[in-house]
Amino acid sequence: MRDVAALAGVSVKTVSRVVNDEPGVSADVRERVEAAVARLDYRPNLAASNLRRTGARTGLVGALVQDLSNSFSAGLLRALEDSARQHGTAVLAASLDEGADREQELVHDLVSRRVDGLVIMPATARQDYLIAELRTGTPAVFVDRPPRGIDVDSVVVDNVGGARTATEHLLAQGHRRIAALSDTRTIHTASTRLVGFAEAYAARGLEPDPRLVVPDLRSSEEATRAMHALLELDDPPTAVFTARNILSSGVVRALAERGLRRQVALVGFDDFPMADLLDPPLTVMRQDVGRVGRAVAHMLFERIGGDTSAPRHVVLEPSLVVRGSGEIPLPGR
Amino acid sequence: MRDVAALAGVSVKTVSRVVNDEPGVSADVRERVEAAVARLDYRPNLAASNLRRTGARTGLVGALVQDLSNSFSAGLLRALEDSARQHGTAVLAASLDEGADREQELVHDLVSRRVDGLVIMPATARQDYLIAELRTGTPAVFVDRPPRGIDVDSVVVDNVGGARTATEHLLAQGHRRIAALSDTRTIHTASTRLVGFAEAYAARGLEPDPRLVVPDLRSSEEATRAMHALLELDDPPTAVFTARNILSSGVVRALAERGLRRQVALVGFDDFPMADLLDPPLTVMRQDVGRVGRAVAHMLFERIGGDTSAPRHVVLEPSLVVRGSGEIPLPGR
DNA sequence: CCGCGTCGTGACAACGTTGTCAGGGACATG
DNA sequence: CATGTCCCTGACAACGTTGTCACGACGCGG
Repeated sequence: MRDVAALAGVSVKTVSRVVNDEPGVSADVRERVEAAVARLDYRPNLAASNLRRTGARTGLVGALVQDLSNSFSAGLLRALEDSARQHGTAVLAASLDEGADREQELVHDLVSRRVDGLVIMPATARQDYLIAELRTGTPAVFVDRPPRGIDVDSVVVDNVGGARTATEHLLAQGHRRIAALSDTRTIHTASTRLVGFAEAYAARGLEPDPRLVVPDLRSSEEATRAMHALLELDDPPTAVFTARNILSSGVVRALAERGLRRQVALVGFDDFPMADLLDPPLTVMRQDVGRVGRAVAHMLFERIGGDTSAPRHVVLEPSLVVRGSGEIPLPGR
Repeated sequence: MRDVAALAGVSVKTVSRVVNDEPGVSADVRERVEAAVARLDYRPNLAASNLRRTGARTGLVGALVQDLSNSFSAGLLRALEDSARQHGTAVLAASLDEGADREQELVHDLVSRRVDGLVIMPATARQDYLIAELRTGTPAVFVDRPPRGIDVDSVVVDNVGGARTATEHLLAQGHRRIAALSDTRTIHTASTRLVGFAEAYAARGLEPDPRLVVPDLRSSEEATRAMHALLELDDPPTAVFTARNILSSGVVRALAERGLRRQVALVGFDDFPMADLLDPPLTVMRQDVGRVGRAVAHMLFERIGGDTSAPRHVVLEPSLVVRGSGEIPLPGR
């Protein structure tokens, strides 16, 4: 900046004025400065600028998601990115892989970087630690999982209702032995979806067979193994409810390996690309990631804009997408 | 920081020493400062710190990919993120959507933010504009598509060879009427893969039917429409080569709509999750995104570390993953 | 011709941090 | 006891920028 000023024969302050399009600079000077800027490839230092400007924004938001390469996280991030762009803001993205420690480290790091806001798909059981982190005034919005131990904005889908709908869909077709495969129970969405599963049975005065409920599956491979085990029971399930997209794929794989894809009904939570191209096409409870992402971005940027009203909790309804796999009838009917 | 110093009864410099774990602070003082830091929730201001430290890193790299929500971009980003974490670096991610203007804007923005390095999946035809941008010393690594008009590091897969292998795989089974569906020709990978397609024919002294070569398809839906049109020809293709994962899904959809999934052979470029669960499972040329991402990260961090040797261009070989869709025989054989 | 407002410009301080250097005390050495 | 060395600590300047204020030139009305 000093060099530019020297080359244009003006003071640094005047360069600053030109660069920031401030009024009160004669056309002649403005032109000289612009020429100097161009000639020297001058780039304003955003860090220094932010340092000086009182309470200026960094134009950065942090997004902590489960796994960038999972279609749910990736879709969410994409929607967030699109909204952020409209606010001249860039997105710092990181994967948590359900690591509670990583979540705390990353939040700490992002707050130190003075991000304008945080989007968190929490991996921790409780987020009390955030109280201290957010004291600086950084707003945060939770997504996919509600906050515990702290009251901040959140956008989640109705997991209980969604799981109930999915399960009821299978029950309505006569299935009574429905398996439920789910993620680690400490993950909120995993346990809530199992609640919905049980509720659907209860609504009909029935009870699920506890042997068919398999929680704590951490990968597609574990789901495949678990499904094989279930199919080897004396009284195997006639239908399956999977609580997450990677578990759905594991189950499809197990069914494929046994040639049972058209015999066992399946409804999965979470849609994913090409689910409609499977054979049979996969019936799913779809969360509209675009809508979730936009809702999150909307709330976040309102907060960044100065909204200090009470935290809001948005609950979106997932929708049943009927494609075929969930409509396989009970054998012998 | 001043407040911490006051509370601990020391100078700001001493606080700085404690915060940065510098030697030469008595245990007594260190303890007092740490207590004050904890009590006041003091966060060092990274921006100010970077400003003062001469030539310090921001611990930030920018990644400009085609589309965050596409499995190829997302997988790449994930691999980059994992490597970056080991270098204490966070990733700024953005989608280009093949927008040349967006690429230039974003590069400009990221350079102004003083990122330590850039990863670019270019959307522009030429990247001369980068010469000025990179004069500040920011290293860049290109991925998926080689640089034009500037010589910087790159990691690409052998697109010509991969397309040739895929096409030869179909030719070897007797197919002679193979359709080729591809992306916008200005995209390097799209045009190169068509070159490989033609080369495979040429190697056998044959020529592809130009009416079966359909470039400039920008979405899965366009691929579906194009495929329907091809199947309505008097002499329709007996096999298909698709140059990108979203085009593969479009073709599968068209085939499914006509009940031809087991009649028309298909080999796609780019693997994607659950390609093995389609019926028939999809035969693809797989690019190992993890390896690509790690190679990119490796080169980038060597540059950031001060490596000033001549730009390197890494070419990785994709591999044919035989699953079934590519092995459908020619009708009547 | 004087006083006053307006306009363009620059000097200076400050944002939060750290590199440099100097000062003062404790201790060892001659 | 004088001198030197080491250790701990703090004052100060500087990183690149912008907010504040003041200054001089100019034009206008009285």
